[in-house]
Amino acid sequence: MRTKKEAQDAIRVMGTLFPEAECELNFRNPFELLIAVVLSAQCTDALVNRVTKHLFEKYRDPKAYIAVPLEELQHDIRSIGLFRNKAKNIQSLCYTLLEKHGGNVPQTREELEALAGVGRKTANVVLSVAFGIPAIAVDTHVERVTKRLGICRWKDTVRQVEDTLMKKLEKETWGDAHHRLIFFGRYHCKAQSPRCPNCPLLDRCREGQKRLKKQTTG
DNA sequence: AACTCGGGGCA
DNA sequence: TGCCCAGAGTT
Repeated sequence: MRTKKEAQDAIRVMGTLFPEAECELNFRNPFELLIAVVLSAQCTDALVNRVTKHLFEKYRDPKAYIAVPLEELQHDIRSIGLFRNKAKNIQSLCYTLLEKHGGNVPQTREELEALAGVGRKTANVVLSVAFGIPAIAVDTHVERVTKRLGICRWKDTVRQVEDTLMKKLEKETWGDAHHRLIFFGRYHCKAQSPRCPNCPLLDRCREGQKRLKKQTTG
């Protein structure tokens, strides 16, 4: 396990690799963010933005999403994977918002996770980005990168990764850290073919050194 | 813990 | 072409 200082410095270095890391979801209010994050499961932000560009003009509030047949909403987001389930979830979610929250996005984790298609990661994104409530969203990239670098343990659950990052990083940097970990994981420390040879963190990455050794000997 | 959903991206 | 994936729900 790395110290706070080591963890913070490692994540700082990631920022030097992708200084223009600005690929975020497009949204104008908490409701649009919620929809965008639900749509983003298992696909890229760029793909989601391509769809929401038109989607958010046609559907401006929860009432709009449930005013059309399910098939129409499915058709409107069909270029995204899992679109059948996601369309169902969005209509169900909008019903819940109207019935239990006056058409607004709730601001507690319990209420958010009770919505269809909203899990812990999505809830954390909405809490932190839309409402400024401290939370760290751990996706597969964040989990993989922090474990490879030894910031977290291999056997840690998503929940434990969350707790570790909240303890080791200053609250004001959580947002930036999240983006840096995402980009570092997506484009550099990739799941199958991580670019270890020219990685600025190689000297302090046990996993990277292990992989290089295996590559040269095998 | 393991499976399913699924079109896009990428080798 | 075939594999993998910026999750969540179900069993």
